[in-house]
Amino acid sequence: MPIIQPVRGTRDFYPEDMAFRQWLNNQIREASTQFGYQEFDGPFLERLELYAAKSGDELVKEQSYVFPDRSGSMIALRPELTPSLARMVAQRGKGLTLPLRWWSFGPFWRYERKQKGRSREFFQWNIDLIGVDTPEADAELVAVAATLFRNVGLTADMIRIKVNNRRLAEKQLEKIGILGELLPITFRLLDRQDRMAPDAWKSYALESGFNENQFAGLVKMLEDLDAWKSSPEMLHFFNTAKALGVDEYLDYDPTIIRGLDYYTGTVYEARDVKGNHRSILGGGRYDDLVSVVGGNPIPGTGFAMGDVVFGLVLEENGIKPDLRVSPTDVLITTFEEGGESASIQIAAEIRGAGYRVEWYPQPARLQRQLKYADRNEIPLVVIIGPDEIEADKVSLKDMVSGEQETFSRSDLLPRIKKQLAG
RNA sequence: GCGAGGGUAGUUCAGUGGCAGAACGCGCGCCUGUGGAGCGCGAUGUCGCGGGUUCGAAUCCCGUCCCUCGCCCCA
Repeated sequence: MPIIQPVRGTRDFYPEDMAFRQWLNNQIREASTQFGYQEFDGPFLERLELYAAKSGDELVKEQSYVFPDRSGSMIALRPELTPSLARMVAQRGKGLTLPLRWWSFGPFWRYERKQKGRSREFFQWNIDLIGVDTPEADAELVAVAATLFRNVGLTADMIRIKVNNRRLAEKQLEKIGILGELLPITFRLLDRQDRMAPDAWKSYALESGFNENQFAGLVKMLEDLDAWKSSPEMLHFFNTAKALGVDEYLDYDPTIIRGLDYYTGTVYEARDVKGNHRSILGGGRYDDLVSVVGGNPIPGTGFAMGDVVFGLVLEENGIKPDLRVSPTDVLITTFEEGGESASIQIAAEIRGAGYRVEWYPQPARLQRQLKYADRNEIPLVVIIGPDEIEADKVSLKDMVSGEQETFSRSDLLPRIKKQLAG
């Protein structure tokens, strides 16, 4: 019988993959809670209308998993968290004590073609600060991201957070006569600038409705890497980032705009410096979102980071952690001739003292049992075979040093305690 | 939705008309109760699936399914 195919774009988490996911979850929890953020989560299923509100046409119409439930309502597997967050905030309304610092790590789905760093089912870290409209709040979020990077060993020469501001960009564009209907086209154009050859980019601009003057103005605007200094908002942002000690990770980049429609102010994206430059994390300020889902207007700022690209970046930089899969502290060997009950008893005794203990679940040659312990990186093995049982003794082998000692069975627990304490 | 490359052992892949292979992994032995390193031996396959051409097909042709990469979009 052939193996039934998994659903396209889903991922299997074998123990080694699960170990990484759990490690990442722990790192994210650590960085988030260092800044006082509280963990929350939304449902995995939402009504489609929730996303229709503001997520952007592409994400809703092309990339959501949508299906009717038994009552005929159109349901989406959540493609992002921010609309659920906005809904949750709007529902509680004035019952909430602002500001809110909330974070989450969970699964999301997008119906798109699988490729490197992109699957249809992925995990995402979301973190938001709701109820504050200052650039200092934006800077804090960036600092949380930088803290995670630092904690896992991603330095500023491996990864950068590129920052821009939509209000600043709109003001700059207005000066060179780009406004109204040309604005979304320009945002799309800016977004593609680093992915296209200069000539192709120019033809694309002219085809999109730019005239030569506007294009020349745009090129000139992009060359001005000090433009942020004309924006009080950006000045505050960068000053705060410096005070938070994370400015080494930050660059002003006038081409960063972000695709989602709900961003209003500061926007940013983290990218790896040498690799494929795929976006690792993206976010910014959204001051109208809560009102869009029907609540009173509350400002917010936050970002999302996917697990897949993050893992790839760690790997490419040679800093993906080598994680142990087995939780076991001690393996108890098992031999025939009535030895099984002795093994099980010893396992229970050591487990009762608070250690993680497994017994080899069937009689087998010692060679095989030691190999099993070796492959699973189990640090201690208790050998209890016919020789030991007859003499009322046990042997304890340290798998790291290779040293082994035989002693009275009543000494076993203290010896294990001593070994595992070191 | 568009474009490119693939599918052969558990894994990564070589084989482009004539006996289905290598490396790693796995098993066994050297070592009768001692893992990792070394050496030796060994097992493992619907060559994605269906059809066609041929004396003969993993190899050529047609169809089909699946995977990967890129574009689009985005975490």
